[in-house]
Amino acid sequence: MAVTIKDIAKRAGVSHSTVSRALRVNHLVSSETARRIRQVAQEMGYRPSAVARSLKTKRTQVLGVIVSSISDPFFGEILNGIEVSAQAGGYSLFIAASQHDPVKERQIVQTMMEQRTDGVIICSSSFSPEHGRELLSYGFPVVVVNHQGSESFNYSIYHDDVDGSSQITRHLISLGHKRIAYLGNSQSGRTTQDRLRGFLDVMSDANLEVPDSYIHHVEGGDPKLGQESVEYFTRLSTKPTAIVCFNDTLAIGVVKGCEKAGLRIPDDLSVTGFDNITYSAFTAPSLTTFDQPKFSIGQEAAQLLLDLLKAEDGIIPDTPNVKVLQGKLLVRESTGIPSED
Amino acid sequence: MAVTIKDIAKRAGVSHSTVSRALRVNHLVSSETARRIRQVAQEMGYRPSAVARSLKTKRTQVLGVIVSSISDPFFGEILNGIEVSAQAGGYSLFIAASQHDPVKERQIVQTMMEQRTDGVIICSSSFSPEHGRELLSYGFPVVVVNHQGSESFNYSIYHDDVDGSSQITRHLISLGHKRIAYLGNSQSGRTTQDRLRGFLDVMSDANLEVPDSYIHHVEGGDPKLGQESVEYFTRLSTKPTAIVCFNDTLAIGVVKGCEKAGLRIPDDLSVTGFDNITYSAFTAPSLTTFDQPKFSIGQEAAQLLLDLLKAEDGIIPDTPNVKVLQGKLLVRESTGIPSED
DNA sequence: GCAGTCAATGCACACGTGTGCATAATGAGA
DNA sequence: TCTCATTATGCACACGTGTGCATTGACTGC
Repeated sequence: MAVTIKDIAKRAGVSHSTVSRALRVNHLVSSETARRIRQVAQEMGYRPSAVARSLKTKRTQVLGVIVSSISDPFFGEILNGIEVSAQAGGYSLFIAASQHDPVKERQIVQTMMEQRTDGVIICSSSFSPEHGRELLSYGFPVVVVNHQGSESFNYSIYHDDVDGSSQITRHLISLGHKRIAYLGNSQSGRTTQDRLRGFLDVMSDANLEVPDSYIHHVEGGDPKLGQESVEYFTRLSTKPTAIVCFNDTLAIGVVKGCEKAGLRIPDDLSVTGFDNITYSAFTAPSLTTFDQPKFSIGQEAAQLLLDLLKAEDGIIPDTPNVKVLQGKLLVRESTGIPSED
Repeated sequence: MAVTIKDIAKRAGVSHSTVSRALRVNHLVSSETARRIRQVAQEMGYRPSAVARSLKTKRTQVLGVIVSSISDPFFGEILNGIEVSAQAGGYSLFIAASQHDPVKERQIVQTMMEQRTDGVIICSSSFSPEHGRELLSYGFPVVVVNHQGSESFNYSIYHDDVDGSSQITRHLISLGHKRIAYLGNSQSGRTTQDRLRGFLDVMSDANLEVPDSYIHHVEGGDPKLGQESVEYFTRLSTKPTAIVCFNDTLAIGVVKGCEKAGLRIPDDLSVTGFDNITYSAFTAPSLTTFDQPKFSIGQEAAQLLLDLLKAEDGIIPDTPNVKVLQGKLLVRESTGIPSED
């Protein structure tokens, strides 16, 4: 049985109110008794009950985080950033993975509401607008990462996927590539669409054609799927000289697939990733990718949410609703001048 | 302001007790009123307050999970397993990363205690025994993954590091290797020690010597550190023909380091990983490693904790305190017959 | 028709903490 | 010495939910 302030009160010969005050706001209690109470609390191994406190104060000091998958290194690093900011602000994290499953999503949203989380960060690349609205209508401050449905949410941290994808595409074009394909992840909703758009816009601006067969989507982000997709691309009648991959994990698979198929990178095929996860530097050859400031994205998202919580009316005067964090192109070894043919 | 059972009671013309019962145990209230109450609750968008419920029932339905690093893919997959089991059992997760930092560790332990988590899973490869005792003495059911200090904890999920490391070493010896080095991560406490021991035992049994200089530790698990360590090994006067790495992330770095140094794997040097994280199959060459059932480890850990919570006296009669999950050797391309010299 | 049984519901208190208000104690000023 | 301001402390209620006990009403068996 855990020690309560009443136990301390009895032992110290005061009322529980005095104990409560002594342990929180010391200016309302004499310094002598405060000292004694603190000592008794220490001796008895007292730990305040966050549960009881939350009930009274209507603040749980907990942030809910919804993520597609915990084991995805991209989200892992964002989570790191979120954790650091949250911990610094005295908040703990409730983390749940939706696994792209609407049923789980529903469960998670429900849990967050029941647990009376102070706010929610949505990091899931696919998240149903319906559930988002549910969170909002329940009065949760919500910060969205990944630009997912930023129209309906007030605050979001936005890494410019369109721009990043454009930069990558321009890089390939500047190397001389004309036949460039796109490998997407159909489960990543808005994000894959944005990256596709950045790619298509630049191609169109450069008057380069992208046949339908050059846009290929797989269902998930596992490297294995990237590896398998190489077969698809090599079977095309006119083969692309470069593949823009939705993200690094797919690209890592593509690199392996090429190795198996005897395709040399970048001589026979250029490959690009996206996100700059740790492992993108350790393929052979290392991946040209777009470096997203993942840790900062997480930090900023949590910080924004904390600011939002401080501003009791839910509006921060001098902060833009959408914060854009710039990434930057990282040219490594997987891209090069296309071979003549 | 959230809807409470009192609001529902007023609207439905009954007492709040009846509402409470109707929404939980329906056999104590007439089916007609129960139906009506449920409907009113639905209309008003009622969400029970887990906070208030926890205060009364002294159960939070929350498990605390302490992990070294969220972004480490090894822990990521374990977390996945934990999440699935926990969610199936109706529990939510409080996740915190210790980052091998004793100060953070202390904060986390404190938070878990204050939040009145129903139980704790420790997945951190380094976790101070002092903080562990603190959790136990506060009355937390604790399940330990990673065999970290299993002496002091009652229940643990144990992946046999000594055995795994032995198998890997025997594999190398069977290929003809005699000069084998070990690359450890000094931050991983017990785990790196166990894997080192498995290695040394087998070497000793085979009458193979391991000079001190063949045992090298780096501070962390980042692939970069593995890559840099190649320089160390190549500077040795008599070079090893194989390196047993503490885990895959270090091995991935070693593979890259060898590529940069012009060392061919496995012709010039054999390299082994440990854990079989996703990316271990995508290096060039792919890594020979020891496959840990990470997902199952997480699942079993959470399940064990749930069982522990059901058994109110904290003892499960027919369950062994330590559950061993067997992994298995995975021979891929990074190991081969040593070249003559 | 009456005692006894049982289902349905309300009352009141509890969980641990925080806080407005009242009260007691102390000191200062006239 | 009396009044008033100030400080220290206790009392009592609140937060939202769960539950033992009492009460009420209806129904069963004789």
